[in-house]
Amino acid sequence: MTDTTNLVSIVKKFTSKIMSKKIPETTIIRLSVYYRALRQMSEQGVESTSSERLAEVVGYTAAQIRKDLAYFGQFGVPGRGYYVADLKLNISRILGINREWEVVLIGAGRLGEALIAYKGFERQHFRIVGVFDNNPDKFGKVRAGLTIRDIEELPKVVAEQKVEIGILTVPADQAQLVVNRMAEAGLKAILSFVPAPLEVPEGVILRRVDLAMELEALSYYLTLKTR
Amino acid sequence: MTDTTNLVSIVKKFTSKIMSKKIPETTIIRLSVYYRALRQMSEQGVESTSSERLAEVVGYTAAQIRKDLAYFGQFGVPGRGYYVADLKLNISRILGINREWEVVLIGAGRLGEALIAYKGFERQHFRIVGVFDNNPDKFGKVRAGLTIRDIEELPKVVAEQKVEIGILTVPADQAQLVVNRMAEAGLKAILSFVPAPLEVPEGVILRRVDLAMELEALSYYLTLKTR
DNA sequence: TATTGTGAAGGAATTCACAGCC
DNA sequence: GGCTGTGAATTCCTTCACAATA
Repeated sequence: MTDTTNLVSIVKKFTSKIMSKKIPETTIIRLSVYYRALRQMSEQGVESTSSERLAEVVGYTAAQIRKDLAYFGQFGVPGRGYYVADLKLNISRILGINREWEVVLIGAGRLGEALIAYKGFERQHFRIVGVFDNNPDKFGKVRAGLTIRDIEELPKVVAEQKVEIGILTVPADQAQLVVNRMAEAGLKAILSFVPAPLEVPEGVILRRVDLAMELEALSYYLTLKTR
Repeated sequence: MTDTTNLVSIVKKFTSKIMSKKIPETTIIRLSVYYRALRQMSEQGVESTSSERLAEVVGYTAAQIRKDLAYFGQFGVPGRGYYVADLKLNISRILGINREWEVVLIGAGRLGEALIAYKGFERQHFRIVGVFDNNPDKFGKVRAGLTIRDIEELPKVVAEQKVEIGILTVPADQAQLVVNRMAEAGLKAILSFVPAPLEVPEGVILRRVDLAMELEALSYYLTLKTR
């Protein structure tokens, strides 16, 4: 389905699509969902599918799926649907997970340690290559094969290993300071588990996972029902 | 600012507002953010603020903030702004966090244990009152003051303690089964950390926190920049 | 025939801008 | 004078519906 005889024009088309239109963030999240569903199909030996069938699995509408994909190109065959392997590969390219990403983790507290040990780290697209803390008592300790190091060494490791992504699991009161250091060290993207708003310099991407906010949303909907 | 001399009409207005309009989910998430900012202001001794100043702190527009609040009532004073304590209280009522919620956690693996120990559990609005697993080797072990119990006991605990919220941290392959048991046990809301799509029966709310998806979003934006 | 890809329509959320109130 | 609350305008996102096509 991917016409390898004319790769240049496809890449051009692909790139220009991405460049021109503005793509909703929700589309990116859904692509992750499609990717998982496709991987599962692939493992079950399913070779092809349709937007309709995929929609059943993931819980969005078929039109939504086709629209999401249309932002990036044409990956299906009218009248036939999509080849699972092909679409999966294309989505992995769009998401940039057709490679391995090295990741550092800053903050070797409980949550940090849990994440280090968390094998479900999505099948090796992301690999933790360094763990840092500012507590000297922890330096040298080993967790899941990784030695906890002084955060002073962060810039060196980031530069040497060309790391771009950092996971932040420090206490809220130190978080902004650490974010600044992460940015200075050259990290380009931060996934924060800190329950506080943080500012990042231009050019650095920040995403937050906030437990409390998620629970509060549940609390809201539960309260709403009984109001 | 809350006119306690005429509480009934205020409550009526409040309720009817919520009932009539459809409120964006993003508004609820932002309310959580406002709440944190207001709590911080409150701790710093700030007594009043404006949508403009709040906007600077949280990173949304002032109009957005006013619109979000308008879904639920009138909490400010034209020309003066908002009283911090008052607005904070109102938002906590909207979110349903002007009380304590008992929570159970199912899946005493690494992530589960990290969450149990996670003190940042947002200042006691949510308290874990039970930990469950299906591995007999773990039964009776104590984590952060909580004894790990047989998941068979879940219905009993949920009923006795009137628990409505459950946190799910089991492996993906068992997750759907466990979700079903949670729903049967009477839980009304589930916060899942499982990296897989899950189905819940009517009337049960499910929210997902998916590490891999968050990292994939970062990967996408990083890839985009260099494409 | 079956299903994609996509303009056009419809619906939601955000931003604007200002009347009204403190 | 300053700031809220809110209709109107705008922008963004989703769904519809169908021409194009393997």
